[in-house]
Amino acid sequence: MSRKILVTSALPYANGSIHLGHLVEYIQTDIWVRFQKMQKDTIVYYVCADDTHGTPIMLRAEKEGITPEALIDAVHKEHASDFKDFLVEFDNYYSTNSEENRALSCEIYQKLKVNGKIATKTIEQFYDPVKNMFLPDRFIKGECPKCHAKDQYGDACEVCGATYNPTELINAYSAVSGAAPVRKETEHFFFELGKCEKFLKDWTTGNLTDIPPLQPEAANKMQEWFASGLNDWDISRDAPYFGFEIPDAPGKYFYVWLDAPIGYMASFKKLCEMQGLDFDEYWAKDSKAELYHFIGKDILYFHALFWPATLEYSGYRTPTQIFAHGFLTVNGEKMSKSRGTFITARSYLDHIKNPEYLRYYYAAKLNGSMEDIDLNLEDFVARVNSDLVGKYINIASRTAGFITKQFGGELRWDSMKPLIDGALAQGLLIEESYRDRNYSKALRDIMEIADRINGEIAAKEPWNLAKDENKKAALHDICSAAMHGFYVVSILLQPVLPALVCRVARDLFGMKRDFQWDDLGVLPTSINAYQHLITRIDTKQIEAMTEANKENLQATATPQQHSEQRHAVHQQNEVHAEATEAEYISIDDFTKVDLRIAKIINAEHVEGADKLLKLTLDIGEEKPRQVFAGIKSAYDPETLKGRLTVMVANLVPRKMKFGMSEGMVLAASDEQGGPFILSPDSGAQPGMRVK
RNA sequence: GGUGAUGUAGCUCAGCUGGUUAGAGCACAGGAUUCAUAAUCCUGGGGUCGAGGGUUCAAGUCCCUCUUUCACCA
Repeated sequence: MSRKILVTSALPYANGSIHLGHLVEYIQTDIWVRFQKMQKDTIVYYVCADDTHGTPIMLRAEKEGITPEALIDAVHKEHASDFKDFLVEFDNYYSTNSEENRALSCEIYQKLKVNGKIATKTIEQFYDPVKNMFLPDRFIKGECPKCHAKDQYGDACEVCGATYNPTELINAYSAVSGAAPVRKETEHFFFELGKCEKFLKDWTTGNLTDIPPLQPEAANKMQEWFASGLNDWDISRDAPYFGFEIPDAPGKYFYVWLDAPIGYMASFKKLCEMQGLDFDEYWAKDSKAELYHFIGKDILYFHALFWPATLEYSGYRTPTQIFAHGFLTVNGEKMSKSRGTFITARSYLDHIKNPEYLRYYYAAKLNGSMEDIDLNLEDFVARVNSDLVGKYINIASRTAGFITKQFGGELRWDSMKPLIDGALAQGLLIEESYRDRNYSKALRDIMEIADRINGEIAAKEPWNLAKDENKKAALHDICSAAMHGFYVVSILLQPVLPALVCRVARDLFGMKRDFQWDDLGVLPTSINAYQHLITRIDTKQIEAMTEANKENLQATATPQQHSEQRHAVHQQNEVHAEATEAEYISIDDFTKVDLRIAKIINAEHVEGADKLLKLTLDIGEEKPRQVFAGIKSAYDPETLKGRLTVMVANLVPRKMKFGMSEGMVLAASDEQGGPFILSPDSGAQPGMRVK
């Protein structure tokens, strides 16, 4: 009986282009799927879809003067071609805005309701009286209640890092219309996650299954979430909303995150219709098929809590395993538009052309954990050129010529068994690494084989053997052995480099199909003439690519960008980190900092603190401020009393172990020494503004 | 601030349940070679394994404190 496997990648949001960060996941998944498809008696389907619903899509379509359907249709085409060109081979790439998804979402919701997992609550939300719509947190802006920075989002302040409810914003306004939002009551539906706690604890800890469904780090994370308590999950939104209307609840729509993962099922359902497969065999409660979800670590909460609970209480099977991966950094930092490292899939293809370089590099970095991986562009060039061109392809390039010219393309084997045994043993070792998604280990081991073959060639010196008619047999042997090595390495690399290896299989080894894993147990008997397969990356291509992406920024710098919300695959779409990267700040930024002359009216040691002094500062206010300053190492409290210095007066008060600190005293320091506090020139008075 | 992870040669990374002088690839230096759209082979230099304590006959590997970077939570 064969294994049946269904694999998914997270659904990219239909609001933006695919970039190199997204591709980590799709390439990781695709490699795994291709590896599984090479195994005999294994049936594998890989499905995905665009995640198409929600307020951001609705508003963006409106802004562009098109219907949401037209928008998501255009984005779907773009995404599909990006994936295709990166050799990410879905069995179906669908859309969450499909009839299959509507039907499944409604059905699942109704089952959850029957199972007593849906509650109705009246909540108060901000409402845009001009647009006549409720506003998600991200669409409300205003002044931060803590640090009074202007134009902050409704959920968190990017200046001081505070988080709060939108209701706490000062002078809040709608990012859609600019109108002052009003608070309005509305009825929402909630999925009562708290009622699923026991099941979820059992499930996440692996008590219900043979294989733990989560990676160890992910399981740890679960413990944190359980410890802090499971909140009910708000699954409805009010009209106008682009999504599915909830049955028997006119004007209420499913929150996009409810129907997004159901999109996995819907995409597969569509595939079933197209290929005559049995949907229930994969999704029914008693399914024997395996179900794997590849996701980014940012959406673990949805996939490890909401999703299994949704499935469990609507009568479906739960996932076999969830594979979370880390984020992508470029040159060790978050992707950045100003550095030109926020690179879209298309831009990569335009400049570097060959998607398999990136596939190889990602594979060389991926290890199956949730750690972030770094795309170091210099390393990328060095690694790809050296491994793929210098080691792997070079094997064929340096020996195939002898076989064709001197031996009519025929390979020759004295003893076949050791070669086959060796290949199968390598296969077993590397199989395990692929299975565990430890591609970096797989590639290390594969490249070791390539190194060994190159060493053997050097030792036998075929170019010298070729000069001596009496050594023809030896020449034939070493070149055949090298070609066999190339054959083995090619098979092992096929999941990572499908297009390149496809040409190797067909053009060089004359096969009528791609390799299967079992081909390791077979010896090729002849080859066709070697044709050049791959060229090196030129560093100039990389430079051109980063330059082009920098220019991109200028063109699109101003609007948009901010309407994004946390989403299915939103990983590192957080472009707002940009603000901190700018080399210059505006005068407005500076004036946000309220610096005041302060008179130190008291200074004392703090019991139990090794670095802090407690200062009492007069800045002309009724009550003096209490500030803890980390200057104990350099100052005796007694010498500070009566001195004038400078403090930040509008810093968020922070509760410290020893009490509230209501500001911050400025001091200079580096590795050489310090801290040294500042002193104003004579004449300055407590409370004067420093500007 | 809390929690979890992370910090190993210039770069990218391996180092399993603690055990001989800490490894690989790339880069670098020297040599060899010329079959290969400068590719290959050999040799070598280079690390106080983030810092400081501790446990142990023995710690990169365990414990504590601090610190870097990242994420999540509040």
